[in-house]
Amino acid sequence: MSPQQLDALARARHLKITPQRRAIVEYLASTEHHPTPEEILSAVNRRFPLTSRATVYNTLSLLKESGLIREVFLAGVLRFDSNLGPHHHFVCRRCGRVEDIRWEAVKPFPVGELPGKQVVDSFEITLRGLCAACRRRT
Amino acid sequence: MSPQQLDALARARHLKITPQRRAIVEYLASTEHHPTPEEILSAVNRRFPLTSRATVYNTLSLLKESGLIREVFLAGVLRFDSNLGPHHHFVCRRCGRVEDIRWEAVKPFPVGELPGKQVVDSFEITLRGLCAACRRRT
DNA sequence: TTGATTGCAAACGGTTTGCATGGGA
DNA sequence: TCCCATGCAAACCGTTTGCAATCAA
Repeated sequence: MSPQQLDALARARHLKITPQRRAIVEYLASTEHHPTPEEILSAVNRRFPLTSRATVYNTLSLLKESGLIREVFLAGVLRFDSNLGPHHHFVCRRCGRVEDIRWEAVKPFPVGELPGKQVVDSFEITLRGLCAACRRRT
Repeated sequence: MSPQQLDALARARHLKITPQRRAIVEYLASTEHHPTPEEILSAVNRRFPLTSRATVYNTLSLLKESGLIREVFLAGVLRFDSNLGPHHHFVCRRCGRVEDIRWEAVKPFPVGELPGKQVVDSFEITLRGLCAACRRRT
C-alpha cells in the first residue's frame, strides 16, 4: 500500500485526505513490522500528536475494507499488514516478533475441496519458533 | 483428554476434583466442536447450574498448562480444543463453524530452519472457505 | 457551505483479579 | 482441619459507539 493509493481511494470514494489518514497510511507503508492499533496510534502521534484512538480504528477499517491493508490475528493480537502479496507469518515464541515468510519457502497447499466436502478458498500458515535474534540470545 | 486424565492430574498435582472441574472436562471431551469459554460455561451450566465464569477460566488455564487441552485463536476468537493430535483447522467464512482437518489431508511442512535463520518448532494451518452445510445452502 | 471526519468520553464484551465463603482431601 | 477452589463483583484492556465540534472539499 502506498500514499498514492490513498489518493486514488479518496478520489474514487469521495473521501477526504486528512493529515491523520495520511500519517497512518505513511506509517503502515513504512514498516514491515505488523503493528497493532496501539502501536500505530503512538507511532503516528510521535509525528502528528493529535490523532485519537477512534480515528486510528476508523482509518484502519476503511483501509481494510478498501483492500489496501490486511488484518491478521496472531496469537490473539490484532495486527495490520500492508504486505498484500501472498506470504506466511512467523511468530517468535520468545519476543513475540512477527516476520513475513516468503510464500515459496513453504510448500504450497492446493486450494480446492477437502475430504469433508469443505471448499477452501484461502489459507494461512503461522509458523512458530525462535527468531534469529532470540536464537543468538539463547 | 479424558476424565481419567483429570484424576491423574489431580493426584499428581494435589488438586481437587470438584463437580465443576469434572463437568468442564467431560464437556470438552465430549465435543469435537471447538468451544469458546462462553459456550463451555453455558453447556456446563445446563447440567450443573452453578459454575461461574471465573471457574471456567481458571479450569481452562489449568488444563491448558497441564497440556490436556490446547488453546486456539481463530479469527480473533479464543477457543479450546481437546484434540491433542496433530491436525489443522477449517473455519467456515459464512457460519463460523470450526472443523478439524486430518493432518494427512495437507502436505506436511518440514519443521526446521528457514532462510531467515528462524527455527520453526511448530506451525498451524488455518483453512478458510465454506463448510459442507453452507455449500448446500448457497 | 456542508457533510465527512475528528476528538472525547462513555459503552461494550471478553478476560482477569481480589476477596470472603465454602467444600474436597 | 486446612487450604484449594469457588462465586461474585469489580477491574481491566482492547475495540466500538454517540455526539458535538471541526475542517477538507
